Order: sequence, then structure tokens, then C-alpha cells
Amino acid sequence: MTAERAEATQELNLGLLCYVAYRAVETRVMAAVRSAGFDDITVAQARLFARIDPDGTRLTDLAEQAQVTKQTAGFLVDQLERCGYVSREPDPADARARLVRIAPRGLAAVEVARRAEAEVEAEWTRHLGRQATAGLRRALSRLREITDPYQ
Amino acid sequence: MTAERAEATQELNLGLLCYVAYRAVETRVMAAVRSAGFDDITVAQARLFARIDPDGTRLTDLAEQAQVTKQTAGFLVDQLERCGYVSREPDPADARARLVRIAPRGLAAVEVARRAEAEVEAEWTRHLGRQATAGLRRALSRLREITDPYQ
DNA sequence: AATAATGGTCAGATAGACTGACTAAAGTCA
DNA sequence: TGACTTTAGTCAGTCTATCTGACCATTATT
Repeated sequence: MTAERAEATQELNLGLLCYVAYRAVETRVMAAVRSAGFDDITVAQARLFARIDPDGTRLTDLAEQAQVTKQTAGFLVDQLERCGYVSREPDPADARARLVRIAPRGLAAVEVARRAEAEVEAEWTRHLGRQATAGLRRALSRLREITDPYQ
Repeated sequence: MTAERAEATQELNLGLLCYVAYRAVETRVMAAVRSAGFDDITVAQARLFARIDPDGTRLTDLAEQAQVTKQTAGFLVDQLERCGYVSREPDPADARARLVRIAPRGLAAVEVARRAEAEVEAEWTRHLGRQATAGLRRALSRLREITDPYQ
């Protein structure tokens, strides 16, 4: 690596730094989930799945939060439903809508994912120290106020 | 939002927090690049493009860093080349290989992207304060030591 | 009651990702 | 040196995730 490149590396912008960290977590979590026997789930499905509220979420809301079209969201929910991760129920508040809910198999997968996340966070804490990790979480959480319209 | 949901929101894992921040930057940068007239570039192309070294990078290295197959990388570089963002030159060190280099049009796009990134970082700094932003950068950079094999 | 907006589906097209098989050049080592 | 292995990249084919546009049913608005 040239000196110029080393300098460029140091100056990586915050967005890319976030991406590298995020991807590391996603890779680890997906690997854990798959090796726990949930090997029919894809990354796209998981990203959508992660947005489902414990009380159920409408397809349109899911699509908006995951930033895909409702057609795409419907396509992914179809697959999640077929594989037993979610179910669709009528929304009592609106006869047009249906609520996507996490099914038992989905809950089991969430359990595995949570454990993997916790493992990664523990590693990060060992590497950064407890205080710096807490600071990282605080900063990222506060950033959501200006970066996540669906918080 | 129910109390239960509010609590879950607070406890978002670090990976997802990174994702939200990353996506906000990517969205902003892509919008800036497109509205500056580079409207034929896609997110997938941009992600690969972002890994090209100023001195040129081999396709295989590009693929590895972006975590796609070399076929996919080749597909994307074909498009970037056709649109004038990169060029391919023989690698003087290895007759099998070719170096992907950023072409003039690519440099112009990088310029726009850099400005957009700087804008976002300025906003983040206003929101978090100078010290917390510096801490965020420090923490994420140190995390690369354990999350980015290609740093 | 008529019209507009919203939640969701159907149909079709395309981009981007993969696996597998292959060629050509480099590297290894008996 | 010559045979084998590895590496850089391409070709062909498939599949998944995404989009746009059109549409239906229900709800909201006026």
C-alpha cells in the first residue's frame, strides 16, 4: 500500500465506515441464522423481516421503512410466509389492509439472530473498551434523529 | 408507537444503527451525483467504483473487496467502462491481469460525491457536536481493524 | 353521492447476483 | 526443463430482487 493510499484509508468518510461495520454484523448474523437451520432465508428477506413490529406491520409500512416498493415487499413477504417465518392476518382497523406478523419459526430465527448480534457487540466492546462502545451507540442513536424517518 | 416498541427502538443493535447511518449517506451521495448529471450510474456500480485505488485495481481484488464474484465485478466494470467512468489497462506486472482505473469522467463524479459526503458530515457534526463526531470516527476506524480484512 | 386517496395485487421487464466451465498466463517443484 | 497447480479473467446460463404501470377494493374527503 502506498503512502498516498494509506492516507486515503485514514480519511474514509463516515458513511463508508458505517457500511463496513454494518456489513460485518450482517454477514455474521446471517451465517449464524443459516447454520442454525434457517437456511432458506435470504438477505433481502431478512432486511424486510427485521422491520416487522411485534404487533404486526402493514405491507405498505414495511415497504416504506425498508425503502423498497410495495410490490417488492409483497414478493418478499410471500416467500417469508411460504417458509413459515411470518403470517398475514386481516387488519381489524382497515378491511383493505393485512398485518404481517412474525410466526413461531420467525421468532426462533430472531432468537438466534439476537444471540449472534450480542456476540458481535461483545467482541466490539472488547476491542474498543466499554466506554467507547457506549459512546458509539449513543452517537449512532442520536444520528437516527436526522437519518431515520421511521425511528 | 407503544411503550414496548419504544423500548425496542432504543435497543437497536449496533449493526442496524450503522446501517441506518450508512444508508442515509448513500442516498444523499447518489442523489447529488445523479443530479450533477451522472445519472447513468447505479448503486451497485458506485459501490464497486468506490473501491478502485488511485493507482488502479485488478478486477479480482475489486470483487473480493466488494464481496461479489469476479463475474459480477466484471459485469459492473463493463458498464462503468461503457459510460466512461473507468478504463481498463494492461497490468505491466502480469499479462493475465488488467488494471481498472478511474477515467476523467469518474474523477469528476468522485469530486461531486466528496462534496456531498462532506456536507452530510457537517450536518452530523452540527447535530452531535465536534467532539462526539470525532469519537464516532475514531471508534468506527478502530472497528475496521476487526471488521474489514481489506483495510 | 361522487371523487380522491390508500392498501394491496397482477403482469412484465431488467439489473445484478450466483454457479459452472473454460482459456491463458504465472508460479511451483521434482 | 517440463508437468502440474494456481491465478486472472471471460462466457453462458439461471435465478432473485428490484422496478414501472395498470388495476381492484376499501376508506376518506368534499
